[in-house]
Amino acid sequence: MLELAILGLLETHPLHGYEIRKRLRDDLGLLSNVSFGSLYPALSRLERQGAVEELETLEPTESRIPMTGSLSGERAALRARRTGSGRSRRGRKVYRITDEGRRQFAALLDSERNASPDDARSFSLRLAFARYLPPQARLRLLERRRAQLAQRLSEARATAAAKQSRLDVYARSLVEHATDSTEQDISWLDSLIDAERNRAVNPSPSRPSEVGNTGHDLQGLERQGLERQGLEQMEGDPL
Amino acid sequence: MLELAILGLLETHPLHGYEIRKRLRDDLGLLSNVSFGSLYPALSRLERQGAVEELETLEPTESRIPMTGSLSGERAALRARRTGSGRSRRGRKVYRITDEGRRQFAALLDSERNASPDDARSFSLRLAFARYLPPQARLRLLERRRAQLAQRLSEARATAAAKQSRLDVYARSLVEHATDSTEQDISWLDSLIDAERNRAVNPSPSRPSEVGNTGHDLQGLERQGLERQGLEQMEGDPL
DNA sequence: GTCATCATGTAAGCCGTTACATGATTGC
DNA sequence: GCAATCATGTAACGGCTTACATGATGAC
Repeated sequence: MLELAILGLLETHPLHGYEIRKRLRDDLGLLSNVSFGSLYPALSRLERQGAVEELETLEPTESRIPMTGSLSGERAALRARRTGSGRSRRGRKVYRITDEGRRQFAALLDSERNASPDDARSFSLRLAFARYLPPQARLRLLERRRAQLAQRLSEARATAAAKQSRLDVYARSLVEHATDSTEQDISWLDSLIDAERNRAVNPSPSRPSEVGNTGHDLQGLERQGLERQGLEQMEGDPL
Repeated sequence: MLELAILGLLETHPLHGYEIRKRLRDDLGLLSNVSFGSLYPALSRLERQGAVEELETLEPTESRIPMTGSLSGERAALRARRTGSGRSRRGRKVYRITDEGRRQFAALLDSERNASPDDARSFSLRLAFARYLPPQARLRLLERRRAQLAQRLSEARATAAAKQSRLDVYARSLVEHATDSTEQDISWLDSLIDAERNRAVNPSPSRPSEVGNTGHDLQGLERQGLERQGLEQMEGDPL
């Protein structure tokens, strides 16, 4: 779960732990507030497995170090790196995904294999990285989730009568709200499925205004991400 | 969490483990499919703590044993109990909440103390048992949840611009759907809060057609629950 | 006579948390 | 110089899952 999220974020561009947490929280709203107590060990694990590696910042491409939002913080990090020999002082450890990591990511993302507890979180995470799935797998992901919700809904309706008698106002309202939410989730999924089918028939040409477009290409997207990252830094950092 | 759910269900009437799981799944849709590997140990723990006790079925009030839905199963259980000395053969263990258990339940239910990770699940569970809360605490529960969601929403909106540029179609759709859902949750909460305030001003008289009514009284409600349980059994079981 | 369902339990392990410890840098 | 934020890590523990083991009963 966590590893999938980490690898997914690193697909786009190298990041350090603190930043990964931030992206998860602020951008995706997923796994909100993953604790460092699980994040850092996960990164070490991934490094040991050879799925990620520490980025060497000695190369002239220093401008690729991702922004943190705090400009001055950036400057400090760079200074620290320049001063010490490589990375002596306690500084950020920027990780980059490896080919092995990409392999693992693809395997984790493919819900075919690990069809395990395909709960809401798992689905959301996979959807967030759906651009890295081949179109058919993406469609299957959506349809499987739809089927799940639909089944849960019909089961809920089947036992509705029995429940009603046992539940008080509060529990009843809770159950009804849950049902409503599920219905909305389903129609949202329907719209996504629809869009996906249209895309299959009439694939959109790459428009540079849209990040990720239809994206069936890992390498290309990753590079695109890095370039965008570089640009942002140029814009924001007067250094 | 689990203990709160167990105690909450036992407040109404004695149950055995298998049935508790069923109620959680079918009635509330909460903690869906709690595994027995956590349910039974939790029951043992609660028994050791004196929060629940095994119900002796030797007394003439055998009719209070709750239904399982399978009528024949009921009969079998009764037979097993009658045959052996007390409960020799491997049969169901029906638990009843104790006074100590009620104390614990009240403490757990009051989110004032354990304001910990007041996530969606925790809130849903508490709301499901909201009838056991005094009116003010009930209102606070709803308002606190509302405030939480509202804050999350405003934070999401504050960083909306930055996100947009980083997210692709899928992640964007996910985030937007999450926002919509949160908005709906909030307006649902608003309606509950409204109803709650009206109830405070104009308390509804006890109508027997409604389970739990406004319920500020634990003992009374519990007894009501037992009576209802008895009735259901009369209706359904030809024995 | 065997399959599905009901029913209870144990053991191993995963995945995460909280709490703690450390330290750099920035802004006031 | 002090608080806030950035940044990384360790240790202990918690709660729940999976897999396994056992057995009764009813339906076909």
